[in-house]
Amino acid sequence: MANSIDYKRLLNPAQLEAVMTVEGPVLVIAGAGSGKTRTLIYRVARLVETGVEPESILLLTFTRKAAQEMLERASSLADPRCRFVSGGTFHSLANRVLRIHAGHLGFDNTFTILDRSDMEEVIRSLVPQLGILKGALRFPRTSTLANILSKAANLGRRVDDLVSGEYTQFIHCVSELSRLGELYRDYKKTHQMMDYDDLILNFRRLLAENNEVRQALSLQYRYVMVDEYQDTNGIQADIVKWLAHEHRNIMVVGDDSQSIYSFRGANYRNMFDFTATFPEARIIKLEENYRSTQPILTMTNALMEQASEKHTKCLFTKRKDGERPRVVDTRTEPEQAMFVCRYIQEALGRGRSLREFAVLFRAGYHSFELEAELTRQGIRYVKYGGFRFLESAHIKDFLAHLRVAANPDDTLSWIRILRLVRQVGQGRSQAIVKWMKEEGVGPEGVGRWPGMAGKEGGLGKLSGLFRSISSIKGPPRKAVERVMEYYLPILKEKFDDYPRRQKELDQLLPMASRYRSLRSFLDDLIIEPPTSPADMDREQRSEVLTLSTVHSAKGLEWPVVIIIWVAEGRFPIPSSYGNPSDLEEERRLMYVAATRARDQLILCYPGQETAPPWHDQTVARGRGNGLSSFIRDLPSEVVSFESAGWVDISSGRKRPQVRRIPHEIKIQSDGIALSQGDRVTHPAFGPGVISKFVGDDKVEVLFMKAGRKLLHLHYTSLQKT
DNA sequence: CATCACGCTGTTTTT
DNA sequence: CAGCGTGATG
Repeated sequence: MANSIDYKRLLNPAQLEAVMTVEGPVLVIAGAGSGKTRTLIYRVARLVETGVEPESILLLTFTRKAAQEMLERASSLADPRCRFVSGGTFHSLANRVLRIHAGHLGFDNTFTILDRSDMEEVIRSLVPQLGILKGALRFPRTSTLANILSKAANLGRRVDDLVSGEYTQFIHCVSELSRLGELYRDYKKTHQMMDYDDLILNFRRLLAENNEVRQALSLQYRYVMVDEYQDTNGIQADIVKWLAHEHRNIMVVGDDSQSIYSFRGANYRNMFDFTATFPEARIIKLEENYRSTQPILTMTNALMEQASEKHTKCLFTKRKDGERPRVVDTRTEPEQAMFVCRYIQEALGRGRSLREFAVLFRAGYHSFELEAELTRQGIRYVKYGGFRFLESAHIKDFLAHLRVAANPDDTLSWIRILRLVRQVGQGRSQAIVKWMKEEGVGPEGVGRWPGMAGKEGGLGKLSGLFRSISSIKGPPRKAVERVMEYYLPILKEKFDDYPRRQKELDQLLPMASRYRSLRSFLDDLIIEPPTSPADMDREQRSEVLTLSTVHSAKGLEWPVVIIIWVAEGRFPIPSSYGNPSDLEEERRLMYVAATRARDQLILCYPGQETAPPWHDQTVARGRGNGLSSFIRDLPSEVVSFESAGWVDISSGRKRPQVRRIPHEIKIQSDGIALSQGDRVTHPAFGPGVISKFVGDDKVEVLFMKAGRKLLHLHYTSLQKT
């Protein structure tokens, strides 16, 4: 077995150096496509080969999937023992450690983890205590509040400090925001709760304050590797420092030009601070790119040339030939969608396969228009990013039952499941929770609540559910089945599009089967979300186009990448939306997107899409078409500029005028009446049924084929069938 | 009290 | 598009 791997043949000199340097601190600056993953894989293999126990190697990555895939590849390429290497995210490691040692910090080991929506729920419940006057200046919405508190935590800054520096639009309510921060902190403490940020913060505290724990961990993990280091924040950098404190066997790998997570406190300067913490660190640069053609790299290099803060490297490749990236003005958004579809169809006609394409964009909703067109043309796609599987209402409802079973003190989940019972809403759910706490009634006893005595028993059924669950010990599978039986009727009542949601819930069952306890199942669901239905689709069905946010496309690559941009004009943009460091990050985002492409890169934007009247025009011109402003500044040797919106490239014919985005449509009555229950057809989404009316001119339609509900469709876009 | 329809408003990205 | 508040109705 020994020395069966010919590293010299498999790796270039820089990669080889990274792989062979197994002792001491190492900083690897790895440009996009420079074989970073490959290097990590072979380094794991090398460590195992030299006799290091796989269990004493720790690989920290950005997602669980990334770690799994790397270790999987290491096992099959090199040594099967690589499968036993410990891998995961900072959050999962923190959770594992805190579940054992939380006592040192004054927590129970049974603490509850709050995911993002739980966090928002707590905040929502606390805001009334701030006593904000109605009609006062606008107060941030809940999700913004969560963003602010979370960012303050991640940066280790005070809320007031952060708000006066970066959220100047809310400067008028600084004191309320600070107060909210305190209330939130206290609430979590009394209810034994930790949010994502607390996991990290408490982990750091544990390492810093408790020598025993730190030494035990250092002993357990003798070799530590951290991927995507440019996306770690200061707290995580401290954790890395502590983990390596005893043995200093630490390798961090990252690319300062790909730092796109500053919204959660990430700072690419961590990469350079690493050498301050570990002065003896060896620095290795991977600059040869094995992914893209030279014209693509020439563009990305030129893009980064514009950056105000210079980055560390310049990529090159041996793949000299290839097309210049194309920058295409598609004029309007609908035409952009058509352009993308036509481009793909033509390539398919030339023998390309759908899975060779990805369409990338800034935010989840940017692809709506394109999704409609893809559906209309029957092009299959899966979408990454944007919505989260676990955050959809039905999954949250379902899991809330399990969470109560695991921890009857989980008030948030209690309120959620109580409100699903008929005749129980905000008032009664609060009352029931209060009553249970005061009377010391357990979950099985909810049905005895006197407030609804005499009525036939929704609460009684809930009691029954918990009675049947409480007798179950061990694996969560049975409990999941019981909850399914209980929840299914509620699901059908609550959601018109229940078949789709039921299908998603059904996927929880096989997942649950893999766990030994309900607690670990729930923890994993929150901290390391399982592959979403979209991921599964992607893996199972090969012939499918990928749509993805740039953030979710990290680390992936495709032969052809199409980047689309839409006018941001649908939303008013506050004055804060344009600070220089945001712009710098937008450029890096563009860089990440562009470097996903192997052979071809197409950037399109709707050049004539203008902002609606209420929109700040200056912002709109500079940023309205988003990343395109960086691209427009590139020299034409580097990119080819084209216009492709209104001329049909294949035939040269003029296209008919295309409808613009909804706020500009003139409504014309066509004399056909639509009513609830009518069968209709939409050009993009196919046949459906009108489920209700929303306003004078819009209806909510349930589309059978697409298996999803679309709200607020303009009735003129529907045809009665 | 619960539920529903309506109108207003709005940065985004994720562990 | 969705979350939130509001006011009417059951």
